[in-house]
Amino acid sequence: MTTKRVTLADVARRAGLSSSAASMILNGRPDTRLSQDAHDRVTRAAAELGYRPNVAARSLRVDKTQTIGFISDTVATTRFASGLIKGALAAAEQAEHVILLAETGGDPVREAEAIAALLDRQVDGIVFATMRSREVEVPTLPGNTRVVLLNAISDPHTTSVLPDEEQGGRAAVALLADAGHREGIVLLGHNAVEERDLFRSTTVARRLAGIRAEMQDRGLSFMSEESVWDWVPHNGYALVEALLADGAQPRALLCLNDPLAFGAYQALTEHGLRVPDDVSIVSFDNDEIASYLRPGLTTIALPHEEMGARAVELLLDGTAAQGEHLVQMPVVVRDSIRQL
Amino acid sequence: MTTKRVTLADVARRAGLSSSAASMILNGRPDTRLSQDAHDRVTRAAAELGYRPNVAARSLRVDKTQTIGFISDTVATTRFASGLIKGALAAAEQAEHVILLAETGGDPVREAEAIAALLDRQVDGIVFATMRSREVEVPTLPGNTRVVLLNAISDPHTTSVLPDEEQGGRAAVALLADAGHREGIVLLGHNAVEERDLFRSTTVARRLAGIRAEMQDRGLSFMSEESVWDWVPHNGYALVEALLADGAQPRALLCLNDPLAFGAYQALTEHGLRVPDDVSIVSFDNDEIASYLRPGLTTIALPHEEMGARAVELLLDGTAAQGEHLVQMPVVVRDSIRQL
DNA sequence: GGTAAATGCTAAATCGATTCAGCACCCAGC
DNA sequence: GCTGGGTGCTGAATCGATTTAGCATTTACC
Repeated sequence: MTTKRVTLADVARRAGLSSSAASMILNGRPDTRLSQDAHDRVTRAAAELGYRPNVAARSLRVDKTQTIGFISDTVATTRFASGLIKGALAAAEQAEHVILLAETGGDPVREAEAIAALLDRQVDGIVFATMRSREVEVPTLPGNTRVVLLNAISDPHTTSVLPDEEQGGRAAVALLADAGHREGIVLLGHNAVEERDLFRSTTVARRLAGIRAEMQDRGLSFMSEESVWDWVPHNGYALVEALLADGAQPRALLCLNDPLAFGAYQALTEHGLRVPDDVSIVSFDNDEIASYLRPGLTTIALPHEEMGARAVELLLDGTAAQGEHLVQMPVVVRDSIRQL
Repeated sequence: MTTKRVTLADVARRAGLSSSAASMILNGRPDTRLSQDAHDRVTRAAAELGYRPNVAARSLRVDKTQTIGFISDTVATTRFASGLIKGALAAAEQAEHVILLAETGGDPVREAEAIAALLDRQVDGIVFATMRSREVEVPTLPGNTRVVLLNAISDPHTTSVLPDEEQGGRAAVALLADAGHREGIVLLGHNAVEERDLFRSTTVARRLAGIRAEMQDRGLSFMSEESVWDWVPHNGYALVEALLADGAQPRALLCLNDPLAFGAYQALTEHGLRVPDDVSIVSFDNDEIASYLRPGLTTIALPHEEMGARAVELLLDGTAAQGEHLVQMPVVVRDSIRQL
């Protein structure tokens, strides 16, 4: 029942050596002059006893815990959040690190508490993630604690990982344009004039910038831009519904995220319009629903897992460059765009 | 830059006392005879220096880390997984504990590695979660490491947290029956005869048991039972499509999960049938899509967050009973059932 | 006034590792 | 025979806390 954990001293005793020797051997110290025989005895003893070092004890000396803190404002609501975590976990596992997870709900008080709780446990570094990328203030951390921002930005001498939204925005437009769409393109989710001074988030701003840049480069312009704050299916439905009720005849919808696109499908279906035969749709995120829809929704994916993994890799790579690290947004082609 | 962490010794020095005294005072030891003055000085010194105990150092002595390991087969794919984690995080935060997260992909090798990695970090206990509840073998853990299974079962003397699937199954049937449905009820996802000997999972078995029990209690029977292994929208669509092509006229669909129901919506819509006017639908899980659908899907929710929280609470509550702890599955009423 | 008990505090051991300085032995060389 | 240098290993300090035993000093009581 109460199996005592095997300690280094146990291993040393069994090998008939001092724990100093055992420690050096098990850590593979290079310049030690311990005999081959000693090596064998210690290694065998460790294996036989199933020795595992006590990380807490070790970290007390060496100030490294092989543990990374992951602080997120949200864990559950979106697949984005869990994707980031999954990616981070994978990269951490690769590097034989483990992840301490904390959720803050975006509350600065809980953020501070989470940071404190993680530092109390001597994490080697902290990944600070936000779901809707925003500017964050990174509190000053003691000692050699490294920080990487994930989907967030701060001042230029922090390291951060972001989706390459501009490239993504351009890619979405390119998909429509390459398919031959030139007229009747509607942007769903944002109207440049109405929302001129509203702050959405860094990512959205860049996504839009990419979209507009590519439109311009190709000499295209939107038939209309429909604004709505909350990008949920209900609003996508309402927007398209209103558009169609007005007698508009859109040929392609550029939706700023998948739930909006979902709503658009619903409204189109009710009006007897078919995707993609009557209206093409392209969107962003690659949510689960994108594959659920009929026909499948072509969308520009948020590369959650790569981002999470990248953040951890940067954290562990002492030599990593500061500043922004952009991760490509892959184009996921399904069947919602018609080739003209 | 390299701000040294404040240690207990620093606090003691500033208070003009020994670190023994400081330790006892900060830990609120009851029977110590230290003066009020000493208390004040230590407390003040700690506050002024911003002292935070080093958890690793403490755990070395007291064998408690205020850290819980959470091992899951999957983190990212479902909202279920992240809900469990979110609930666990919340409960842990309440108790001033922190969560070490590990993902195994269901691979026994990675499971063993994850357990080892967590034990190396002296977690106080481990929550072992699976997404599709199954029977697991809990490896023998050393010492006083407690284990709680989440959405999984094992031998009877372990503690586990599960959704109350039988109650959920009954509730689904009750919703239809209470709305007046007696004829033309179709079960989507499982056929008792065809799949007699197939093992699905503990939860599914219980869900079905609850469904059948309630049907029987109310003197009802299914018009047909449609089997499919993988409960994704595509299959829900295909099943209902085939049903309708056969000329069947279902009045109510009992779908074993939300994605199946989603597929059913799609097939019904294509056949010009309306939910709930022509066909009522009830389902399970309360996925995100349940609220996205038009009309909203009435569904029996998987109580992820409560389950996650419960698991952590049980882990920390030394006196908790062994065996299964069932968490109610809430009925989420939307607009997919017609009152007859 | 002398002893016993209460009071207020500290020294030192301990947890499990890492790491540095250095001890004991052997052999070579003069 | 004595020095010097290599070999192979160990003792002890250390990290930052907790905890036990026990040392001074004061107070209580006869």
